[in-house]
Amino acid sequence: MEPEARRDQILVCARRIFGERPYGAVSLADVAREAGVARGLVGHYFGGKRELYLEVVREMIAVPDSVLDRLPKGSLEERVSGVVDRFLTVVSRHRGIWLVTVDVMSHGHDPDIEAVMRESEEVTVDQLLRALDIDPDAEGIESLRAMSRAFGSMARAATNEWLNRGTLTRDQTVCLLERTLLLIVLDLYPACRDD
Amino acid sequence: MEPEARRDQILVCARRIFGERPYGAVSLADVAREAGVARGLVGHYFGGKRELYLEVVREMIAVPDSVLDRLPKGSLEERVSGVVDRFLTVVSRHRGIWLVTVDVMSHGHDPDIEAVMRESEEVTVDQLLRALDIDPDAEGIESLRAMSRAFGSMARAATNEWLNRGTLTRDQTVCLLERTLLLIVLDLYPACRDD
DNA sequence: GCGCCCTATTGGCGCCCCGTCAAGAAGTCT
DNA sequence: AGACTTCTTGACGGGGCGCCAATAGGGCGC
Repeated sequence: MEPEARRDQILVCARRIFGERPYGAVSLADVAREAGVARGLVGHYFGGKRELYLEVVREMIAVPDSVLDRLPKGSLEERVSGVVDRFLTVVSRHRGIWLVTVDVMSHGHDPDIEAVMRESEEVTVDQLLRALDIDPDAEGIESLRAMSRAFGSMARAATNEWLNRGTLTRDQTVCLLERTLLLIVLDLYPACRDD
Repeated sequence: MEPEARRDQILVCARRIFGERPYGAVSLADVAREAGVARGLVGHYFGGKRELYLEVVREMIAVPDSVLDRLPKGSLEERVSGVVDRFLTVVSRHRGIWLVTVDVMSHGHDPDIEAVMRESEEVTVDQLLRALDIDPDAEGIESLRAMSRAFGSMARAATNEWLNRGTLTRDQTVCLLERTLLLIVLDLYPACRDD
């Protein structure tokens, strides 16, 4: 079998298993058995359990570009509404993935995990700013980016409340996210620029 | 040495070590050596590595009641302002602790960890509702609690931006949290009650 | 067609770590 | 003092990970 295909095959199995139980409860033997290969082969392709896990995480937290496709280009309010709606639709379609995303926050001070999360966070913020048509080099943009990251954290938590706990309806989630995002962009961000 | 003191001694060492590096990189031998006892004794007092960790987490995420003490009892705006300010003050004073709190989110689908986090989350929401003088049995309170949990997530992220990354000033953090909390309590919560 | 080489693949070795446990030390009560 | 309880220790067995030498298997030159 071609190396590429084998690598993918192992990765697919690893993603499923890491999604089912916590890191410590997963053994490379499990992944190898599932993929129908020897234990050592996993090490050959990925280097170790840790690296395999990083690869899985990297794949899971990647936000598909489809979140940005064909977004309405009207007023800021319409763009905010569009991006929130699109976000929730995409997430609910891949709900399994985002479950894990939240879990992944873990792993203590692990610098590698943190780096992967940071990187994905930056990409997400970039996408958000582009969707809202905000100049990424404007003055005080760092504050807006920081607030957007905090907003992202809230968006994940709210989505969790909606999809996994059923404590919010979709409409309530939409409303919470839209209003908060508007608050940040229209009120808080301009205030920051005046500092 | 008295059992109580010994237990505390081990717990103190465990807290320090678990705070320095991720769960997987901590061995009971480390903790035992640090505490000057045999490895088996840790198991005797706590049952196992996992239980020891849970105990550490439980202690770390406990929000001191002082967050609620002597809060202003004026208008809703004043109470919101008071609770946000108090929150940030307390957190900045114990910054080491909350660092870990964020990290701890991890550990995949671990049900025990999740239970501990959930419990602490509920306590925090209870404190918040009491501080804002909101009837905990009012209609639609579950939606408010859900939004408060999402807000809590944002509060942690924003505090992280302020204290650990320096991307927000304290004033900006205060502003973000106050306005968002007001939005939830004044606008979104009443809208939920009309469902 | 045959042998060669390079790469994928395997299974075992050594190490570390955890949970358990029986034995020893220390303190207390009668 | 003796016995009982509790604290404490060090060792045993099991399991998982990283490493590595040995094997297989397919493409390439001859």
